[in-house]
Amino acid sequence: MPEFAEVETFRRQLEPLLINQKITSFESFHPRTTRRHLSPNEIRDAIVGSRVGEVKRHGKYIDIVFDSGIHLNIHLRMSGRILSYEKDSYDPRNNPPHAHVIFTTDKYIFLFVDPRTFGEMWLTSEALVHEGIDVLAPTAQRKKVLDAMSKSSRSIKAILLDQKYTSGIGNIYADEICAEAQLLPSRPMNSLTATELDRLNKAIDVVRTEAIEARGSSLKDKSFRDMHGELGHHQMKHRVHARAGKPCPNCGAQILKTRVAGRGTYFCPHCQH
DNA sequence: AGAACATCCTGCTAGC
DNA sequence: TGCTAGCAGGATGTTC
Repeated sequence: MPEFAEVETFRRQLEPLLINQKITSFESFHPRTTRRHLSPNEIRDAIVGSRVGEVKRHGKYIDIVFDSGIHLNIHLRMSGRILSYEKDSYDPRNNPPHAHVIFTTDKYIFLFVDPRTFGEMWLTSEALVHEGIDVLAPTAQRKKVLDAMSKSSRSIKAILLDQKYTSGIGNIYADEICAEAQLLPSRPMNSLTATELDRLNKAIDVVRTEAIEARGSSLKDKSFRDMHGELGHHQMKHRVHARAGKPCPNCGAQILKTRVAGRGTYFCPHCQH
C-alpha cells in the first residue's frame, strides 16, 4: 500500500497530534509487529512517559523522535495503516480487524493495523541511516543520484524501486514516473540520452507533487485510507498503473501490463519509448 | 553486477 | 453460487 505519498500523509496527520505529547500507553498484540524486540514491553518501557519531539519521514519509514533521544521507527510495508481517534469518541468494539498495536497520548488513541503483518515498529537509539535520497529532496540533489546511475545496465524501474538511490518510490509511482517521462520502464539506465535522463528527473518532480497533493493513491475502495479513514485520490490521475486495457490519457492507446524488475508493470506502448 | 526467485502473511478477484 | 489459483502497493536473502 504505502509509498512516499501515503507515508507522508500519515506523517502530516500524526505530527500535530503527537508533537510535545507524552505517550501514556503502548500495547502490542501481535509478535510479528514488534519482531525486532524480544518483547513489546521493551518498546513500552522505553516510550511510555516520554515526550515526542519530532515526527519525521524518510522514504517509506516514519521516525518518531522522543526528547529522550529514542527513535520509534515504523514501516508499513504492504498492508500497514495507522488510525487515530479522539479519546472521547473511541470505542474498542469498533476496532478494525488486525489492529496489532495500540498506543495513546492524553487525548488520542492510535492503532497500527496490518493484515499481512509485514509492517513493523522498532526502537533505535539513533536515527536510521538511509543511503537513498528522499523523493521530496531538492531536484538538483536527485539529479546527481540519477546521473551517477546513468552507466548502469539495470532498468529504469529497478533503479526507481531501489531504495538505495531514490527512497520512497514504490511500484505505483515508478510506473507513473516512467509514463510521465515517456520512457519504457524496462529501458536500461545506460541507454538513456542526457535529455531522457533529465526528463526522468523532472517526471519525479511532477508525480511527487501531484501524489502528495492528492494525499496518496487508493486503488480500491478498501485499500489506502489515511489516519482518519479518508481515501486518497491520486488513483484518479493515474496514467498507466492498474489500467491495463484502458486508454492512455495522452494518446488513447491501450495500456499494457508486463513484468519488469519482478513487479507488475503498466505502460503505454505508444507514448513510452 | 544484476536478474530471478522464494519468503514473510492475509485478502481480494478472475476464472472456472 | 462456490471454489481455488494467483496476485497484491515491500524488503531481504539466496541462487544462478
